[in-house]
Amino acid sequence: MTETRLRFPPSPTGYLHIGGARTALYNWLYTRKTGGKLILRIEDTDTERSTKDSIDGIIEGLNWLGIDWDEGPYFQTDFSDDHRQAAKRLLSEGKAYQCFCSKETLDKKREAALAAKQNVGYDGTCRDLADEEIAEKQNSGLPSVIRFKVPTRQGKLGYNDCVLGRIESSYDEIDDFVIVRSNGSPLYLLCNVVDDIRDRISHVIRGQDHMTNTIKQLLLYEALEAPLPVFAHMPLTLDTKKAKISKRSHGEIVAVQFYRDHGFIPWAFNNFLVLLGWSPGNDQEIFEKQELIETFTLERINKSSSIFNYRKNDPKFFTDPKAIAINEHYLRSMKVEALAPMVKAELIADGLWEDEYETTRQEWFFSTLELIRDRFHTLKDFTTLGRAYFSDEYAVEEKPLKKNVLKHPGLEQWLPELADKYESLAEFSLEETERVAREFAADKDIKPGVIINGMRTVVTGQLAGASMFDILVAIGQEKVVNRLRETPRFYK
RNA sequence: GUCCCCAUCGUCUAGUCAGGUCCAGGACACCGGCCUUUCACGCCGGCAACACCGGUUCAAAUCCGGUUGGGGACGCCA
Repeated sequence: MTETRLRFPPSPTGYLHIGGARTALYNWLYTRKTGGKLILRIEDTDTERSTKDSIDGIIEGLNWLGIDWDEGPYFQTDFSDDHRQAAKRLLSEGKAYQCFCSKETLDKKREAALAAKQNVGYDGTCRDLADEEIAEKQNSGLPSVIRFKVPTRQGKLGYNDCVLGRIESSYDEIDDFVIVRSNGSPLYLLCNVVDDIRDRISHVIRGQDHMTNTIKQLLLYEALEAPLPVFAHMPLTLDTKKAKISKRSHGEIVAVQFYRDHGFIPWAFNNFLVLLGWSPGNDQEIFEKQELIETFTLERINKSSSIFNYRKNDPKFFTDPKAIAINEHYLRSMKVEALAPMVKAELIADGLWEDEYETTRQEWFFSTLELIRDRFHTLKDFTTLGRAYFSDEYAVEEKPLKKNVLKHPGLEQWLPELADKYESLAEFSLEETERVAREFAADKDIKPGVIINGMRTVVTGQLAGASMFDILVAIGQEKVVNRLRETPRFYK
């Protein structure tokens, strides 16, 4: 079998969104599975809307996801000679023709047709112009586009889609489509095919919104006498109202960058994305990278579209709950050694990083991550909920302050007293800190819980957390003593 | 308006091609319990779906037809 060659061809008209990322991911997975090559091709022929920022954003997004490519990025506009030549060839072989219909006329016709609930589509006005007519119009300076001349044939045109099965369409239902603009620049349908032929693309994995394009492109392959790639049309991702997700109507929540900025683990996000329209056929949902590459198949891509379950203004979930759940899973179960660099980046960003965390205090750093990550959802939580472990500047939440501290006036004296006892402890261990705390509670004739929960709030600022004595040991004797001593500040 | 695609719990889905083992399995979410100094994690349990109608068949989530619903496309966008 010859090498598989796939491509991801985004148009740089906005950031990378989850639909595009998923398409990239599927192409990447299949490429890696088959040991082929992935080509990144920026389809920038829409010069009006293409921007440099967008190109950077897409590449940044792919990099973050860990989706790498073997060739490119190629820029479609760099190959316009190829596209023009192909158009010229089709024209000279009588497989395309010049069309002089003005955009205005066409727009009017389309509108009228739509309003009258008639069929919309090119009516073929210029399809059979005589040579003299063409020359005449051209000489009079009329602008023209080039249209592909859909062969007049009986029967159907079709192909076998890896996902959908046999897809067919009657020839007479296909309109003559424009392949070159009046300004001479070739259009997507043509460019895309010419590039795929030149890049020797063997598999085209793209969204189902391209299905009708595929039918037209089949004709182009035939006219250009090139072999057909394998096509696989993946289901679209819709929003909860079943509308196609787009950057325009959904904003940043569908941007890959949003997930990077909200503390997602890149692979966890890939793992979430792959499940939106594909399953291995059993109950497995969590996949290591290599495992997913091996398990992934085109045939198991779903036919029906899936919904990105993001509910605006949801108080509990800032995005699809399943995405968060998968992120949590990785956050809690991955090796700390692998998690540490990600947390490091967050700490650096917040100015909380200490180089010792990588050297003399690495053991402490790892065990602390291990201790606190169980309750976290994203990487961001390490610098917010877990801030007290890395800094003395941490917020004390209102609710636990009232419930665990202010409700017990005695703590204003007790906690500083306990601080003295902790300070004199020779061994600040789990056993010792617990023994002292319990004896202290018994001594004051109060429930240990009062002391413990009060301490938790004062020392970490949080209502909840890990086992109290683990926390004390993690934060360390000196800091614990200081923080407990400052308890009276809350009563002012 | 025309063409194309799709249809299982709220969401992601398994099961459909090779009909019976499915009064439909898993995950997330939700609810309850256990654990516990707190909150989580974890564990245990619960709620919850074959869009509808007809046909074929001893037997249909599964095959066929229709209906309805949803989506996509119909650009001198990609």
